[in-house]
This record gives sequence, C-alpha cells and structure tokens, in this order.
Amino acid sequence: MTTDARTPLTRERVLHAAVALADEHGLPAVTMRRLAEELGAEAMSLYYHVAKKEDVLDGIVDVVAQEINEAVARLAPGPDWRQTARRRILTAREVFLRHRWAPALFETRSSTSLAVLKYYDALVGVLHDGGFTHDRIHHALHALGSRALGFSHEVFDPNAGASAEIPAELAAQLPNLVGMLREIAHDDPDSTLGWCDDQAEFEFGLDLILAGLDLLRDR
Amino acid sequence: MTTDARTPLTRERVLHAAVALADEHGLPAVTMRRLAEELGAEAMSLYYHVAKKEDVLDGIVDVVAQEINEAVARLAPGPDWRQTARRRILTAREVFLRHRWAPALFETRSSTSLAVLKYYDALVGVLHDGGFTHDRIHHALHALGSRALGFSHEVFDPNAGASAEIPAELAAQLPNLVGMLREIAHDDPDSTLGWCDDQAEFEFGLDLILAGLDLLRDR
DNA sequence: ACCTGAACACCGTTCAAGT
DNA sequence: ACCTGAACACCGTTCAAGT
Repeated sequence: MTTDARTPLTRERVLHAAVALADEHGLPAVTMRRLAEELGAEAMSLYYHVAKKEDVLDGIVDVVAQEINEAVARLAPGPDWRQTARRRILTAREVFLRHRWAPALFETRSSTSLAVLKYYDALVGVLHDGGFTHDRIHHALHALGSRALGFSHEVFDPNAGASAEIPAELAAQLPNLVGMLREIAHDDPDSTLGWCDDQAEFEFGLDLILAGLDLLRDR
Repeated sequence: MTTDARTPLTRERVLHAAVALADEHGLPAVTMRRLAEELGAEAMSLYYHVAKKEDVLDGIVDVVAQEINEAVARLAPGPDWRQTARRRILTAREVFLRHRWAPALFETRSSTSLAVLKYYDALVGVLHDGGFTHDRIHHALHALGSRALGFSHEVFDPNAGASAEIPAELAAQLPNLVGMLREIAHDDPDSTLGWCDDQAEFEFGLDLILAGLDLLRDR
C-alpha cells in the first residue's frame, strides 16, 4: 500500500495518502506520524507541505468533495428539478459510502472547502432553474442540511437495537420503543439489511423533504 | 468555579464538573488532567469513579439528555400530535442552546444513552397516540434524524458567508451561491440575527417534515 | 528547496504504593 | 475504600541542523 518512498512529497500526495489511510484504518489512524510512515518519510517532513494537522483534515474534506463533484458532473439532468436534485444527492451519497469516515469529519469542519461550495453552487442552480426563489432555496438548503450532501448522520439508530437482546428491565422502561421494534420485526423478519436499510430510510427522508419543497414552490 | 476540594469524588460529581467545564471552555478543554484539577484532585483519581475518558463522554451525554427529559416532562400536551411533538423538540433544542458543544458530541457516540432512549420512547408514544403506525413512526424517526432531538448540525451554513467579503475571483466560481446570498441580503438587510436566524431555519425544516409526515398519516 | 533528529508540552492510561 | 506519584506510550509541533 505504501507508495514508493523515492517520489518527492507534495501536498497532493500527503492528502491522498491520508484519504487512503482513513479508508483502510479509520480516521483515528490518521496521525502525522503514521501518515508520514505511510509515505516513507518522517512526521516532521509533512510540515513542509502542510501547515498543521487541521490543514490535512481540511484538505481531505476537499479531496472527497472533489470526488463528489466529478461524479455529479457526469450526470445527465433529470426531467424536472426534483429528479435532478435527487440524482445528484444520491450520487454524492455513493461517494460517502466509499469513505465511511467522511460524514463525521465533514461535521467537524467550521470553514467550508471550495469544492463543497461548488457543490452547493450547482445545487442552487438546479433549484433556481426549477423555479424556486433564492429565498426559498436558502430555506431549502437549511431544511436539507447534510442530506443535501448525501448523508444523514443518525444520532439514534432504531435499527441498532432491533436484533440485539433487550433486557426485560430495560424493556419495561421503554414500552413504546420496544413495541415499535417488535412490530417492525414482525412485519418484516428480513428487515436487517445492513446499509441497504439505511439507503431506503435516507431516500424516504429525502423524498419527504423534496416533496414538501415542491408543494411550497407553487405557492 | 472549583467546588470545594474536601467533598469526596463521585461519578456524578465528575460528570457534572465535565459538563460545566465544556460549557465554559469548550469540549477540547475536557481532558482528564484538567477535569481532575477542576475537582481539586489528581487525574489518576478519576479512574476510580470512571472507566476511561469515553465513559466520561458517554456520561455527559446522558446528563444532558436527562436535562432534556426533565424539561420535556414539564410540558403540557398540545392540541394534536404535531403540536405536541413540535413543542417537545423545540424544548429539547433549548437545552442544546445552553450546551453548544453537545450536538457535536452526541454525533460521535455510537451506543445510545438510556436517557436518550427514554426521550425517543416518549416521542414514539406521542406519534403512536397521534395515529401513526409503528412502521411509519420508524420512518419518521429516520427522516427527522437529529432534528428529533432538537438540533441540525449544518455542514454548510449559507449565512456564514453572507456578511463576509467574497473575493471577486471566488465569486466568479460560485455564481449561483453569490446570486442567492446577494438577493437575500437585499431582501432583508437585517437578516444576520445570530442564532435567531438558525432558530427560524430549524423551525422551517422541522415544520416541513412534520407536515409531510401528517400528509402520509392519512394515507 | 526539501527533509530530519532531538526536544517540548501535552495527552490517556497502568500499576504499585500510599492512607 | 479511596487517592496518588512515577512511568509509559502516544500525540502535535518547533527549531536548529543537515543535504
């Protein structure tokens, strides 16, 4: 996996190595020392090409966002704004499915990367062409939140406990939740489909919001 | 701020000191050493009351969630499910406005705290009483995401750049975004209202989803 | 111009030792 | 039972020094 140690370091090489490292071993594995090791260099050498670790993290967000922009650029426009936006967002989501650590990182960034800005710029264009006022688009971006970028980091996953054994004592404290989970399990015994499930839920939420926005557009 | 160093340490004291520390100096200030100092003890003493730092973080999530549950318990039910759910969520949000660091932390937790589970349990109850099937409630929780808990951590804040100067070269790359921001600024010169603005956007997104769910309920 | 070794100030955590 | 000092393995980062 380590690329040959002879080729000189560049900011680009550092950032791509960081993405690869996060892909393979998770974000916590991305330390300056480990990253340098991966590149066949010393940790201190990185500082010649990168200001500090924050700079690396900003950088890999930008790399992922560029990957999204490239994927989205290949898309044909849909028959209407809603389909076009939907396709773009689901395509962006595919990139995040390849970089599972990325949503959590995106959420920690305060300044927005240029590539992310470009992504939103194009989305604003799609909505504006679809007949939305700029004011409505502004609301729409807030309503969509991170969903516009293709992910919704769930703080509570109802599915998580679905298969796990729930102790009786705990179950007694959570009658409604347990009732819900039991009924869902009964309705569809094969409902634990891994990320396919999440995909369905993501699309449900997305379509709900897009439909709501569509209704507002005509008023 | 440091509580008297004579009173013995307990898990509770440690967790409440951690919340106070985060409130005052942000989450990064919560280190085991700093936390011990705040309690008039040594870092190593904490380990007698707490397994590890992760345990502290899980613990303060639970403390905040308990605060939410207490606030929400004082609420009178609304005239319908939608008002009831809305009030609960906006009340939960008020707690997060007192603990600005909490949304980011909630997002990093993988296992869900008991207090959070109880919060969701009550919300499931509200929706079920409102006439939703458990299956629909399950979808609704996913659609709401963290909004059900009272926050929506924006990865891109359109307002952030509204007041800042945008260099001409950058503006040329982001025609739609700049166009949107210019028009909004024009429509309402006083639109930079700090968190009040966010509040309005949060409610817009929330109401959009609740309305969408209400429509589904009758079908 | 690019890379490095030694060093500094900070982490979380273990463990034997104190009371 | 509760607390601590010394120590370990790890961070990010600076800075003077190498080529």
